[in-house]
This record gives sequence, C-alpha cells and structure tokens, in this order.
Amino acid sequence: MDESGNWHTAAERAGFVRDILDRIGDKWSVIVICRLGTGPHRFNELRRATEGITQRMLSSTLRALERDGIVSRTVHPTVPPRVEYALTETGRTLLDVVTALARWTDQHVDVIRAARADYDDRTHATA
Amino acid sequence: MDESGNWHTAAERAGFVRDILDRIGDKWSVIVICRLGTGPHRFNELRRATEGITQRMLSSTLRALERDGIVSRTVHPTVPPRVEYALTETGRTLLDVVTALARWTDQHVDVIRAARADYDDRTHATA
DNA sequence: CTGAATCCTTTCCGATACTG
DNA sequence: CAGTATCGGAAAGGATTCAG
Repeated sequence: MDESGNWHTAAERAGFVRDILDRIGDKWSVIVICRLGTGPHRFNELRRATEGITQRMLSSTLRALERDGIVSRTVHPTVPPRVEYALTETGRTLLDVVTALARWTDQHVDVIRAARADYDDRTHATA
Repeated sequence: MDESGNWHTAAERAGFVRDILDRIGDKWSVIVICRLGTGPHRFNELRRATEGITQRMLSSTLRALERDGIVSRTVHPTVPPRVEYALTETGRTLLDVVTALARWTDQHVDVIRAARADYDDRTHATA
C-alpha cells in the first residue's frame, strides 16, 4: 500500500487478507470476538454463551487470540480461580471490521441464497 | 439487525460473520476475488497469476463463487474454448469489504507481530 | 473454575491422471 | 484451453478424560 491508501497489486492485497483470515477464519474466533464485544467475560461464561463450543476449542481459540494481542487474559488469584477475557484496543478495532463483514452478509444474504438456488436449478436440472 | 443498522445480539452478528467466512474463509477464495478485482480473467490466466494453486482448487473455488453469485462465468463458443470469469456486482461489493479487511491487517500487522513475539517470550520463557 | 492431554473422525487440499 | 475423477496425506476440530 502507498501513502494514499491504495494497493500496488492484487497479490499484495490478497496477501494481507490471507494473513488475517489465517487468524480469524477458523470456526470459533469471530464468534468469541463478537461475544467479547459486549464486555469482559469469564471462561465458563463464554463457554455457556457460545453454543456448541467445546472446552478444548474455547481454550485454544482464546490462547491464539491472546497471543496475537487481540484478547487480554486477566487472572484474579482467588479460590476458585477467576479468569477474565476481554478485547484489547486492537481487538476492538478488529471487531469493527468484523462487524462490517457481518453487515455485508446481512445485506446480501438474500441475493446469495437466490443465486445459489438458481445455480442448483440450472446445473443438475433434472428436467 | 434493526432498521437503524444496529445488532440485536452478539450472537446475531457472529452468525452472519460465520456465514460469510464459510464462503471466503478457505484458502483460495479471497485470492481469486482480489485477482478478479483487476478485471475479467480466463481460467489459465488466473491459474498462472495465482501462485501455488492447482487446477483442482481453482476449478472448485470458481464454481463455489459462481454458485453464490459472486463470480460470473462466460463461455465463448470458439475453438479452442474460451471462458472468462469476472466479479459480479455483488462480487465487487464483496471486494470492498475484503479490501477493508486487508487494510486493517496492513495497519495492525506490526502490533500483532510484536504481541506474538512478546507472548512467545513470556510463555516458554526458558529462564 | 480453568484448563491441558489424548484419541479419533472429518474435512481440506495437493498430486496425479484423464477428457471434451 | 478448460476442466473432471480419484487417491492419500495433513490439519481442524469434536469427545472424553485428567489436573491444579
């Protein structure tokens, strides 16, 4: 990208997009990020709020996000242990672009569904 | 989402984001989309321009994008056959949000790299 | 409560060969 | 040129068990 914010090549842009998709393109990251967008949460809070996630996946997802500085992890040394996860400043800006993605989907989900039905008709058109 | 563009719940937003990530979260979709952002391309043109992609993956990626109305496929009935792929109107709007994603990454790649190095130091701190 | 470790299934995707 | 078909390795992720 140059100073004006324009991309030199399609490959350059594609490279950057792949970088971020490698982080949040997995099954659970964006779900956790959206959930933390409403404020800090404890481990089992997140677990209960995130339908279908296993302990293993929540744990590894959080650690990956923490490693990249998107989520912070705060341990309160009490008994029983209390651990709070929250979005960092970086994480909050990421939530913004994730929200933009959600908005696009919301606006196009109908067209896409229609295109898909149309395609399926045309292809294996049982005639 | 309501008429004002606000989300009712984190889960609603997360659901929409997962929908789109299920489409473009794979290894090649966004690369192909970025490439088609510079104009229509033929199959082997895309293949050569997209380093590392196999015929099989390019083919299946294009078909998936075509099915969802993101990419159009135009066959010119000549000999040899000539097939052109291009972004649809929907595809162009998607390229915009993909570009926003790339821009975010470009702006945060340094912080993320630093956070990662820092995390790796702190964790298996051999000390 | 907050995890880590192990096992096992499923999905993704690369390599290769073949076709109109 | 523009694909499809089949195979096999690698990786993601779910189920379950154990631990501080």
